Amino acid sequence: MLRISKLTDYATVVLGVMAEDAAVPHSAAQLAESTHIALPTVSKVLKALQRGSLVASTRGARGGYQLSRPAAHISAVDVIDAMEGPVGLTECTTHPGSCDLEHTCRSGDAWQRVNLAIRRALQDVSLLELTGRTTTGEARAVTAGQSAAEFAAALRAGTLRARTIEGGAQ
Amino acid sequence: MLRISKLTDYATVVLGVMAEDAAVPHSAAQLAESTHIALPTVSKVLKALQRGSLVASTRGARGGYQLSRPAAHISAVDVIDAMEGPVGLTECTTHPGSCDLEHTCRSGDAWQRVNLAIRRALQDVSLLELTGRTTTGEARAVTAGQSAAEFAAALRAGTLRARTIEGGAQ
DNA sequence: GCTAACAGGACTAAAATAGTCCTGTATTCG
DNA sequence: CGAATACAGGACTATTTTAGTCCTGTTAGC
Repeated sequence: MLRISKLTDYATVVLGVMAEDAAVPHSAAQLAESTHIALPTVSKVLKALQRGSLVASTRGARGGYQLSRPAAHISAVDVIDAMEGPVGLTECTTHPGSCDLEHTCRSGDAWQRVNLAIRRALQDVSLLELTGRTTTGEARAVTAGQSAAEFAAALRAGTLRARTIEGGAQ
Repeated sequence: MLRISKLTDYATVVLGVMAEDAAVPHSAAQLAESTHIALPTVSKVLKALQRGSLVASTRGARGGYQLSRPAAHISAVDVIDAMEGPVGLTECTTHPGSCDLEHTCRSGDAWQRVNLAIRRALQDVSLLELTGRTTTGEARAVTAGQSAAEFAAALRAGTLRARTIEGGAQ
């Protein structure tokens, strides 16, 4: 259920490498090499990230890409938005009127709420946590106090109980 | 970002109609008519729901489909699991080893946690709320005390603030 | 035994995603 | 200045997923 695209996944990997030393610009070619993702693909990912203002680019020789802000301040939702656009859970959320079942269905409301809940969950996971360079504890300390505290707490409490996510079959 | 499939959306509509009078069996043809979804498609949806044990079927003349339990006890996550299978946010979650970046990436953990958080959000929305036959308040009363209370509270608090989900472009 | 209805799966078509490539522009450095 | 390095943007192709249809078989009622 609810997959993120492969490119989004690549994006987190690429961003992770950039985060390792955020001071210097990384060329697409370098990043391709260290991530083992094909250059054209890395290139595409970086362009999307730049459009989403997650990375800054400098052209010309010795140019490349850099994180536009510290990894701790980039959340999963930022990455997803940059890569996939702010598409909603249902078609109706993005294109009202496009659905000829609108009078029958009326689901919109609840889906919107679910959508919001999901965004919040994603907002509370920073790039730092996503790339696994720090423990959850460290990352938490870094981001502490800057967003949706109670929700985050609930999220994390759930985490500790750590039951498996997948059901099994398929 | 993170769309549910059209068929899943249909499923909620179909289930909604069935919930209206849960006592009698509804044939696929009837459901197709009242939902304005093509019969073969409704049929496909119903088969998936039956495999997921959300509806029970009876064959033969006067047969049809019925909810296998009260609408209040069917959650969004149940519907999604039935329709799309328990696919994870990333490929890695479902098919470990299929990713040749495994040594580089190490994102698995955080994505899993996010995945869990999303499941919980989805678990707290019942079919009743999804189909909009009741107000949120009513639905809440019906489902009260049966699942993840604090998380639900946070979710609902968020709802009331009702900011838009979509960013804008694309 | 005829008819209504589901079961299962094969198949086609359409759309979204992934991946590649080409042409252009900015920047550095010799 | 000119060559080399890099990004920018978009066109294009191929692959995979998703949606949708149809056919053949089975079960139940009249």
